[in-house]
Amino acid sequence: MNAPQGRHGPETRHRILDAAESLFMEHGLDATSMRMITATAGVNLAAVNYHFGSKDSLIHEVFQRRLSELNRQRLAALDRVEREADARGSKVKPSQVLEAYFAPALQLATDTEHGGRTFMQLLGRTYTEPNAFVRKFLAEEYAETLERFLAALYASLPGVPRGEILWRFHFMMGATSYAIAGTDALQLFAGHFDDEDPARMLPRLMSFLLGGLRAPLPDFDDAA
Amino acid sequence: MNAPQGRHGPETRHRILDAAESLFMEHGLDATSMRMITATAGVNLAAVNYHFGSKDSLIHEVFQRRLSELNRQRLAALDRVEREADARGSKVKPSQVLEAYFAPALQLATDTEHGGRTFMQLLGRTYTEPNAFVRKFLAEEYAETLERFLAALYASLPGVPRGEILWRFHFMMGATSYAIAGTDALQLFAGHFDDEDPARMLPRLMSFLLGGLRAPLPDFDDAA
DNA sequence: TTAGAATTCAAACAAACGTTTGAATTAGTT
DNA sequence: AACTAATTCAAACGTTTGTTTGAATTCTAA
Repeated sequence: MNAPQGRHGPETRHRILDAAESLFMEHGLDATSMRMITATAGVNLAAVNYHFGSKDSLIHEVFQRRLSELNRQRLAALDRVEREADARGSKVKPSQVLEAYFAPALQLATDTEHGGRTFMQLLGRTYTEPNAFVRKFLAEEYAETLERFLAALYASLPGVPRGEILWRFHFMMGATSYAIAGTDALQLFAGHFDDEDPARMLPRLMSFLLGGLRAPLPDFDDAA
Repeated sequence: MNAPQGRHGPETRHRILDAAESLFMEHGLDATSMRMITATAGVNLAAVNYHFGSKDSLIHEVFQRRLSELNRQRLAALDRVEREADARGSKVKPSQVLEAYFAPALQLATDTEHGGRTFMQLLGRTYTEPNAFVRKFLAEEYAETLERFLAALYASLPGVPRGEILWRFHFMMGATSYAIAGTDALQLFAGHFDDEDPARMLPRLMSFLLGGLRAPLPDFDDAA
């Protein structure tokens, strides 16, 4: 509805989106000004407001363009393993649910050619973004995906309290976020990491996540 | 060196630090203005620059006042378990190292009376802060603590490749960060969580972390 | 070739930002 | 009571922010 059908329009739009994505990753949402974006994209300052309406709308589109595709892949992967399980008359395993959710994210994070890695680092930081506007559309964007994966996870772990599964899924998202942010996240680990082969990240992370998910349930030993 | 020995000074300083901490948590570092801070603290706009010099210095002190105490507790806890192990001629267990590191953080996060919870939520978000100035002093503040805990973790897991331990510790920090951010982090899980008893968080998280740490090493199966 | 819509552009807008100033006020010391 | 240093205060500083304006330009279609 906002997309102009003009001539040079689409090109300018893409240049702005790419520049914004990269700058948002490097400096954060607030600290990235319209002038930084338009200068990097090589377009006029007014171009953002002309093509997107406002800075908030630009932020929205930067996230939506990648997120809708990512969650589409996640749901497709979940569909696939559920169909396979149905076909052989068995149930989906927890590890399959986790892989359907986290593997597409990890794979996108290894794509340095088309900005996938840049976006995933930005996304990892945005989970804790205080900006109310950003939180709102992120929640909307994730609603369906999260609903489906939680249901699948519950079904794959009968007998385990849903509250515990929910918390562990939350923990897993945190671990994955840090995995993607990687060494760059903070110079805390500067000088410690050396193996940076991104292909090794998926098995490395999946081992950890599965170990955490399958850990013995905590003993709260409250005297209630 | 910057602390004034005036009369009403200390009171004003505390009021500013508390207001800043709370607002930084709610709106983020950049989106919190000096005018918001001084209005909340009930002091004059110029008071921040008078007492702290600049907004950056104020940010620095907000973090340092809590972090130095937190890391002091962590190192004290590590000293304790290492002394106990020495006394009985055995080695420190991985679970003891983890508890020495994560328990003080979780405990601080349950303190809603004196702003501990507020600060820990702020800290969780700040691990991925792009602001170069913040990243720098956070790395400095953590350097010694991280060095000691990594060494202890390596010693407690002989035979396990250090690179794998390092990554898993990184993952654990991510999980803990999300655990502390909790339900508030994003409305993603809105309506799902119900058990919010903070006392249950430590055993819940420790089970998960230990399960992840002790998971089988990943099989990279690369055909190199 | 001309009409017309889409896009770009330089310039300016008001608002908010962190910081500085210099005078007024406060409180402890002599 | 007089002096001195610390602190508070209202006001203003120059910059930067996101956004808007209206004219210039570009390209398509008739």
